[in-house]
Formats: sequence, C-alpha cells, structure tokens
Amino acid sequence: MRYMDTTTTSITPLNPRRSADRHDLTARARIRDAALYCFARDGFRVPLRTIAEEAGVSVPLITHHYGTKDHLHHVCDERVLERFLDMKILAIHEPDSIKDTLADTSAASVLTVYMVRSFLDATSSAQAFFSQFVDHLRTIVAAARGAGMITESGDEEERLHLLASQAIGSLMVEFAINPPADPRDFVDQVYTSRNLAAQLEFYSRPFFTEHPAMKTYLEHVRSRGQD
Amino acid sequence: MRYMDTTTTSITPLNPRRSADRHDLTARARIRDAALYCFARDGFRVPLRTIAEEAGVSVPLITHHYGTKDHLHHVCDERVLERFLDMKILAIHEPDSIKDTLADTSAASVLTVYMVRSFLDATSSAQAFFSQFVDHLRTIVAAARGAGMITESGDEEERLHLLASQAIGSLMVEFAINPPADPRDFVDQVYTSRNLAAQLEFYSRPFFTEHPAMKTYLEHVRSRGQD
DNA sequence: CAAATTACTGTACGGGCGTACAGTATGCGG
DNA sequence: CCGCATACTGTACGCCCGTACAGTAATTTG
Repeated sequence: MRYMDTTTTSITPLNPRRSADRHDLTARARIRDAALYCFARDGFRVPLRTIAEEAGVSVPLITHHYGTKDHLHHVCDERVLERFLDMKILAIHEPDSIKDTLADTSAASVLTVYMVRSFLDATSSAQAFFSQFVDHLRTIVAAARGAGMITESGDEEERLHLLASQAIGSLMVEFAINPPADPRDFVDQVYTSRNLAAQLEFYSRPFFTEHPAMKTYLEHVRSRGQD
Repeated sequence: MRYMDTTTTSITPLNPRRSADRHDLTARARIRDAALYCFARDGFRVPLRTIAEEAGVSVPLITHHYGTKDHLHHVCDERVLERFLDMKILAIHEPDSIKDTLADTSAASVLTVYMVRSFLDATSSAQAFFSQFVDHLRTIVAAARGAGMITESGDEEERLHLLASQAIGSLMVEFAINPPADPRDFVDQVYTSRNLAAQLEFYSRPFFTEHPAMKTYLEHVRSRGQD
C-alpha cells in the first residue's frame, strides 16, 4: 500500500448535493462521500469514472488516495458500519423511532440502501452488518422483555436470527421490486403507514389460530422437525 | 431475431450432472439447462464461456440458438417461473410440504437459488416471481382461513405482502450471509429443524405482549401512522 | 445424388473498465 | 530561493466478455 492514508474522519453529510459548498471538503473526503453515494445509488459496479465525476476529480486521483477500488469500497463499508452504530435507524421493531428520532431520513436512507446493496452483492460487510444488527436487536429485545413487553421464546437466539432476517430481507425485497430512483427516498418509500400498521398487527397478534386442526398440524410438523 | 427458435419444452432434470448421459439431450436443451444451473451457481454475470463449457459446446453455438445472452436469461426465467408453478416449494407457511412433497430437494434448491439471484439482481422476473408468490400465498391463506386455521387481519392484502417479503427476504439474507457452494444444497441448508421450529413459534404466538406499557406504545404508534 | 437448411467451431473485433505510468502544478520546510 | 513531498491530470495499456463473421461438417429435402 503506497497510496496516501491520512485518516481524516471528518463528520460530513452523506449526500454531496446537500453540502452548501462541495469545495469546503478535502478532495479525499469528497471522493469517499461521492463513492458512498454512488455505491448506494448505482451499486458497487459503478465505474470509478462516475465516482470521479460525482466528486469533481479525475479518476487517477481516486487511486492516488485509495489505491484500488476494492479498498475504497472497504473504506465506505467501515464508514457505513460506524454510522449505523450512531443513528438508531435499525430499531425497526420500534417503528416509531424511525421517523421520530430522524428529522431527515435522507441520510439514513443512503446508509440503508448501501447496506441493502452490500447484502445484494453478498460482500463481507454484509456479515458484519448482520451480526451488528442482531447484537443491536438482542439488547433492545432484552430490555423490552425485562419490561414485560415481549413474550418468551423457546429459542431466543434463533428468534433473533429470524427477526433480523425478516426485517432486513423485507427491505431487500422491497428494493428489488421497487428500486428507488434516489437512494435518499428509500426509507420513506418502504415504511408507509400501511406497512407499519401491518407490521404492528403482525407482531402483536398470532398469525395461526388455535383451531384444533391447526394444533394437530403444528404437532405433526414439530415431530418431524425433531430428526 | 434470426436465431433458431424450435421451442422444445422437454422436461429434463435441472442439474446437468444428474442426467445419466448428458448427450441424450439436444444441444439446445443442454445449453438452457447449463445456463440455468450456472446462473444459479455463479449469478447472471457468469461468462457465456463458462456456460458453454458446462454444456459441452462452443460459445457461438449458444448465440446461434439463443441470439443474445439477455434472451437466454429470459428463457431461463420463463422456465423457472413455469417450474415453480408445478412444485409447491413456495408453500413456506406449510413447512411440512417442503421436505415432504419433494423426495429430492436439489431441483427445488436450484430453482430457489435462481429466483433469489433474480431478486438480488433486481431483474424484471423478480417482480413476476413476487406477484406469483403473493398469488400463491393468497389462495393458501384463504383456504386455511376458511378452515379457521388463520386469524383475520385488518388489511389482508398488506399482510400477504408482508408475509411474502419476509419469507423471500429471509432467504435472500441467508443466501448473502452463507452462500452455498452448490445451489442444490440451499434448501436443506436454510430450512433446518431449528429454523422451522422458530418460524412455527413465531407464527403461532404473538411477539409483543399485552402489557399495559406495550399497549400505550402501540396506540401511540398507531396514532402516528394515521397521517 | 444434389442442394439447401441446420448444427456447429475458430477467430477476431470492440466496448467497458480497472489500473499503471509519466508528467505537471502547488505548497512547504530549509 | 531551492528542493521535495504532496495533489493532481492525461494517456494508454491490458483484461474480460459479448457478439459478429467466415467457414466447415452433418442432416434433411426434393
């Protein structure tokens, strides 16, 4: 690694267009932000040329600062992971906090879309993100359970795994079915009041009844699952 | 379109290796099967050269029969959609039928992985597949509801949408986190007895309690969702 | 058997894109 | 002012991969 590595972790808006003057950032930071934005908007196959254009620099300058495209990708991954720890967008099972704690959802949207894309491409950061998500969920659920707001499970860890898969997965499906033109709009697009209502109902009311036919069916499946 | 289009819809195994003698199929059919398998195994960016090798033919023969790679992709999409209608792997909420109606899960696995990849790439077939899935789910749920096995919902259509997103989405997450080396193993990998148990519990028992704190929380969210 | 259609292969072209290389401007410490 | 690191740009090379073209064998048709 011969390229420059002056780690300036400045806190800057995620969307280049939002900063009043794009030139009040170092080119290095501008490149990172542009890359993050382009990765979210176009996917990781976006050409370096596009990123360069978005950042207002030449392509070789990118490689000068970040060496290879892979490394730039990696840098963006770390930034997104770190940002996700800050803002609590991931509290999907506290749907209120989503639209509440964030006055502006656009930054959260870009992060969300970026992570969805990481899952879509099955990059290594997807695994890091998933375990982070599960960890986050675990503490939330533990707290809520302590307050008696959440039922018990026969396999708490597996339930967490399932919840996380469903939450992230439904985002991925929505993204695939209805890809947002601008990544900044994604959160607003997916968490409609109708969807939130359905989620609430789904989590607070069982889907299966306790009808006798259902009971025998369930027991049948349960016995088959034992092997 | 100048290429050959003799639509021979022969029913053949999805995995080339499984057929006793690969040469008892026409080259055209072998190419299609190889493409479907390679798309599932490596994704849609797999080079035509790899498909050609898998099918035991030259690259130009592929273009001779199917014209462009896009068209070959499209042909595979249609085949998978059609196959999915036959086998009932999609009855995820009848988990028993998954391992039961299919003596051999490998064919279903390839189809499943293929469709997951369609979602990952956000191709047009993903939308077709999703609506097909929802349709399928709708009839199942309607029947089960008629038998009194399933609860009612305030917004049945949205609940179906949510169920479908969660079911397919969790598959996508599992695929991203733990990509199978061989697409034929995916179904067995994801539907472990532990996972099935968690799903059953999840659908038959509410996640949220009726604790007073929870109630006020829910009402609070519900009122916010009205706008 | 002749002729034409179909089945197939080898080679090569061209576009897209990451990256290496050479070179120029700019700022900074002696 | 000089030397040198740093910030940057233009150009070009090379790889991958889809596809077009030309040509050959096999198979069918009259």
